[in-house]
Amino acid sequence: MLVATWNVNSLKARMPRVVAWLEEVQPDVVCLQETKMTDEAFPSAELLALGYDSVHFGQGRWNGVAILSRLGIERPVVNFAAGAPDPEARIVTATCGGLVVVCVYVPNGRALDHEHYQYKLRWMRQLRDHVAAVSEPDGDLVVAGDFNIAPDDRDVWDPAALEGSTHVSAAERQALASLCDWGLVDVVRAQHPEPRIFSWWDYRDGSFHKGHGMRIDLVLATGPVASRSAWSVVDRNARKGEQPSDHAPVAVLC
DNA sequence: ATGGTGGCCCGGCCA
Repeated sequence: MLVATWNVNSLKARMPRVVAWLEEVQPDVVCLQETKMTDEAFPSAELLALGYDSVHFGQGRWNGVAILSRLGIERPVVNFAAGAPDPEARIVTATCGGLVVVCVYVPNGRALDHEHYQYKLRWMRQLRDHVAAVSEPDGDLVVAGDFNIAPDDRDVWDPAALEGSTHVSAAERQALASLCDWGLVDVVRAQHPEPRIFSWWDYRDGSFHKGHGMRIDLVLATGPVASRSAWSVVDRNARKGEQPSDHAPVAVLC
């Protein structure tokens, strides 16, 4: 099955691009982040007409996550399955064709000395508890989404320029490593060891054209799923053209 | 490089 993740930066603004991409790529499961809409505004009927069942967790102006599936949506879980609920709409889980799919929009962190950075680190710890609550390391599970963490220096355009910034700090990378230690593999990285594979480019300053990006959108899979996967891609074409998101979709065949 | 662009919804926040 083809499983993808895409931070769309407003589903309202991006719906034409999303529909075109679904029709072209025909993914089986898609995790969306930053829908930036309420559940009432979510275009479930339009997606169903394209063959996709969906579950959305939104709060309106900010955040918002969804899972689209043409293999069914079973056992949907909105918010964390363990511990206190997140006040923001950043995680949704469902079983699609036997695969447990966790769609995440990890907090940005803003700055190393900002309270939001501590929220991000706490959030990553709670994500590990969530994953342990909905599966086991030998189960069929993916955690896909915008992690707002570049796993290592291969994943940023200029490590020196980002010294002291969020997304690359040791604590954030350790939090991601700790999640993976539970039993998850970064599928794209496992299949593509080369540097400078990016999934996000700032809208500002022509970053995309300059190759100034980061790989922060990840598909993490349990061992059985990762073993079955022989192909994955970051679809840079979706970052081009009219009104793109600042993120490209990441797709994994598994 | 302390700006720049784009989305929210129309002044400032967030990424």
